[in-house]
Amino acid sequence: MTRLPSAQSLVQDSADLARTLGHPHRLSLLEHIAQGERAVESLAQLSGLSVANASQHLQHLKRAGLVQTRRDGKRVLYRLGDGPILPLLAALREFSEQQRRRVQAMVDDSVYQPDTLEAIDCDALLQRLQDGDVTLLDVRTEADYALGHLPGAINIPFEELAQRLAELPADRPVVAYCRGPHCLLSHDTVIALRARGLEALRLINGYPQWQAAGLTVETGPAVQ
Amino acid sequence: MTRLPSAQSLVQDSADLARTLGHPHRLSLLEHIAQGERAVESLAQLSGLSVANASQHLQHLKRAGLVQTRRDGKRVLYRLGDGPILPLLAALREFSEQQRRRVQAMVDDSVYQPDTLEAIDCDALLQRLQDGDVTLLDVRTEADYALGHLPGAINIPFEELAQRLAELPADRPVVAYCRGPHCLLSHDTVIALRARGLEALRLINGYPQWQAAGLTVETGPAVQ
DNA sequence: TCATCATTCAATCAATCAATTGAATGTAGG
DNA sequence: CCTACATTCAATTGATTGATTGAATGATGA
Repeated sequence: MTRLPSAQSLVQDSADLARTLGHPHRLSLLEHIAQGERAVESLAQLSGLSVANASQHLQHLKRAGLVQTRRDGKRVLYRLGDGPILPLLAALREFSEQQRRRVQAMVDDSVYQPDTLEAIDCDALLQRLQDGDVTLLDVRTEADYALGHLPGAINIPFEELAQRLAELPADRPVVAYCRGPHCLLSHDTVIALRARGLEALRLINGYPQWQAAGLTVETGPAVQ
Repeated sequence: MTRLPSAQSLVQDSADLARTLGHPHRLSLLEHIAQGERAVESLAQLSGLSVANASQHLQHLKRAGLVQTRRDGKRVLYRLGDGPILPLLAALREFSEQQRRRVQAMVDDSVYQPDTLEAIDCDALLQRLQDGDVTLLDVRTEADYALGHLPGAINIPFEELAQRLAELPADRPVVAYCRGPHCLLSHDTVIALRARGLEALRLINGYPQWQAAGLTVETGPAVQ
């Protein structure tokens, strides 16, 4: 009849974990790491942080078991830790997004449609890819794309989308995807494409979720 | 091509949400609220907080949309908010638990078995209940039990378990359940029962998860 | 071995958060 | 209308947390 205190400390552990996730910089870092192994400087740059600051947050993530490290020459590479981290991030995003929709709906009453209608999940995408009736669009950076992407996806970073619209076939729907749970690039892409008369959907999960189940095509020997 | 800033603020929203969950008192309150509607004083008592302090944390939870309130006479009753909160709590617990197992495994090498083997999920429980070959045991407090419990469950609060072992049929397995994700009472129950020679399992999800899908038997008109 | 580079540590200051106390709000019942 | 009660607000204090700076570590390649 011992081990009662453990019940208390599981709450404590969960709270510690949540607190670790409770900082936008760490969340951002984590999301970039979810794309693949990254060095500290890359991560600092991607998240707009000083190297020292990034390092500090990364250690925090490491202490929580959310990331692991590996040394490669002079660099230290960070990767996601073991365990159900992606579902956790997804759950976090899921609730935030719904919460945001509710608030938005209060402000402008039915000005724009809920985006759920424009989203499909991994399974549905797989199906449509096999049928071959969609264009798959990766709106992440070239670096992310080079480190791995969904099979058959073409890469147009979101910033360049306006200038490079011609590269997208106009006769069939586009499915856009981005970094993952907290990235709204694919969402914005759908809005942009629809505004230009294209049929557009977004992958409700990002690249990491796909990676955790399906196929990837890789290039780029450069592990940055 | 507007709305780019939104991508940033979704990360911010998620971080705020995580930070809200990042305090053991709030997590504890939330878990008690997940059992059913509760008044402030009850919650303060259950979580071992002063009323003012509990109220403060509850407001924090309310601001995040995790709980909602309703006035009933002099009392203010708190209930869970809309949205996928249970999955979020489950994901949090899931990772923490796995993390803990990993650490534990490092300390004492294979001293005790991972508890996954002793756990079953809602569907499996439903199946076994229909077959009628298990005893269902609710180890929460009498108050929790009175406000709602799984069909056919008998209630023995964990503290009284040692004295009331005789109430459990010895000829068939016991499935124990407790408050939910962060509660290890059912886990401890399994260990206690097994130590006494009974066959014991635990429901991997607690009462709230069951409630969000299956049947409940209710008593107690007293909404405390 | 030494110079160089990427990363981490250590120390500081500013900012934020949590618990406590006592007062204020709002509802029910006389 | 006034009192009693549950809850919330406001203000104070002490404790944590985050960003910044500069120094220290650890690995590479001559």
